[in-house]
Amino acid sequence: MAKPGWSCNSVQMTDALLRDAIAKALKRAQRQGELPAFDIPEIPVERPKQAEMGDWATPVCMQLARLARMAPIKIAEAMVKRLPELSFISRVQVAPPGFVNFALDEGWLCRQVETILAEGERFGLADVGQGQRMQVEYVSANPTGPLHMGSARNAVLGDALANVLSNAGYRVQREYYVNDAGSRMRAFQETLLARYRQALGHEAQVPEDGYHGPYMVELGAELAQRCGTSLLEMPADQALLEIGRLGVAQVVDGARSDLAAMGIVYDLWFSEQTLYDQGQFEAIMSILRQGGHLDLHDGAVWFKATALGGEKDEVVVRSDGTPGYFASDIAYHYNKFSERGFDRVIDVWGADHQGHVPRMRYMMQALGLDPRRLGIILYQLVTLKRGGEVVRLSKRTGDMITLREVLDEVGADAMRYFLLSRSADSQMEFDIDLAKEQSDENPVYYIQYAHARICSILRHAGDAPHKDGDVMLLTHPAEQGLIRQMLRLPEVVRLAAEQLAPHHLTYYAYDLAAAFHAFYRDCRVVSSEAEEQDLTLARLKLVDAARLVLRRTLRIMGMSAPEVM
RNA sequence: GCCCCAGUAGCUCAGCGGAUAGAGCAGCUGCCUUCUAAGCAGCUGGCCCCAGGUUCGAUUCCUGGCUGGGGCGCCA
Repeated sequence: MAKPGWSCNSVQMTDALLRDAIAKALKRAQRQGELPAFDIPEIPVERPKQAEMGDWATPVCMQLARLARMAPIKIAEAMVKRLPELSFISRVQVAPPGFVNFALDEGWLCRQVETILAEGERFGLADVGQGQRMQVEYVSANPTGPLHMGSARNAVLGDALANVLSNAGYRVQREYYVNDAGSRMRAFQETLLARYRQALGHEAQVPEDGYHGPYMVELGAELAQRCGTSLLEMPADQALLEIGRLGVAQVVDGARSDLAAMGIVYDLWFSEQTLYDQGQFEAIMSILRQGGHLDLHDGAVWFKATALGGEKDEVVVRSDGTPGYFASDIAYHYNKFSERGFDRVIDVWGADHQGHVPRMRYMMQALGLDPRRLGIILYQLVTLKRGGEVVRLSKRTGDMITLREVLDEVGADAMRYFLLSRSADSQMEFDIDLAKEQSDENPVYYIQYAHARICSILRHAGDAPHKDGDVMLLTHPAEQGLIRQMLRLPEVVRLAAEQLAPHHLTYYAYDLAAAFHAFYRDCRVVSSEAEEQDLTLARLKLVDAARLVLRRTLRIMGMSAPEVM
């Protein structure tokens, strides 16, 4: 049984109840000999394209035609005759070539306004996760400089997904993996030490594979100011570690504040270095060694992925004795699953990491973990444009656009909506100039404007006692259309959670706003006519519920719900 | 060469094997004396990349092409 906090409301169960009813009706028809014997399949229920067709439809009779050796229409008629009474359905129709269409009952729809208000902030919860513990790890950019725009899509996807999952019945932890170990870190330390020395007037050379952007010059100067010459007096190795520690702390603080400006706050910032400091890397190596998954040749330690079906083996420890990126990730994921006990883990990576996916799956297998517990969202890279020209993104040459820079220009809400509104599988173009210029025409304002309009109506109505409103008066097509859209939220949350695809929310939010704007056009809410006072109260109640649903939707996307625009 | 993702309206993109394929932007036409015109209504715009296959039914699934992006490091 689901926990009370995640219990299904009546709203989202209509399709499930419908499936049951259809299966029951088919069985009855079989028992009474009107349909031949066959196994009842999973009943598909979908939303018809045309509004006149109703709210739900099933094409199941077409699928059954072959099994039953009957015309789909005949099957449909036999099924419909035996359909149990359903309180939320008022009309059932058979349509060629064999669809059965269902329309929701008007009165039932009206009553859902009460249901939504009663559920309050819990409206929209779906029960996919059943309380499972899930971790979402996202962004996790190397702490070698400010976050650039390449990480923005990662941030938006990961954060919205975490929101979706926690609304879908998972207990979610948000985590940022700080890559403060490894060869890139070494290059960072060397670059920073050189810039620090230069700031103090000493000769120093930034290494070839170091970070050549102006950011490191600033950071070096800042640390020179803060630490004086103290680091010059240390042995080189010690100075590198020390300046690296200070530099990473600074960079991580920057990332934390940039992400916070987008409304993203993590539960944990996990340091890669701790995997080595606390012996977890050693432990995992011995587990793999005992499992016979390691091999030693060419001076390096290899993970035998080919033994598990992989195309090639993978280096874990390089011939110079230093562990690679994969080594850390093995220890890190072992830590996630076995030590911290997450039921499922989602990693959000750019498509340039796709080669890393298969070896992570083999690693799970080697550790005796079900690979399905690790979900990897690979998103296609964003092409950044400015003034119609493609902007190159490279942290090492320093030719880059920071996340903060774009965030300050377009705002957190527009940034989130833009980057969220496409499926992770699709490449997308982000034209900075366009995002700025178009900001007034941006769909994000269309959606937020609906919320602001609602708030304006409620302000205008003052303290009218709309708690007493009679929802059964909400029979206008625009009212019913708005209620229908409001009821979709739990369904959309469930879909987004199952597919790990938060972009569905952006389309839903737009549809919901459109339904409200249409209602606003057709239905005057606050009336001064005495005989319309009851309708006014009923509509205020509807509007109040619409505000709740719109606010919930915006919040799940990580966007604000302004009361005034 | 092999692997991953995409190809749908002028542009950017939705579309859970089903009915007459959608939205935003761009273009054109109307609508503000009462709750916000950042809104509403309408028009224009499509060999769903191509060729086969599976299916009662394919934009959706499979195979093979073509085009674009990404990967195939003892980088991450």
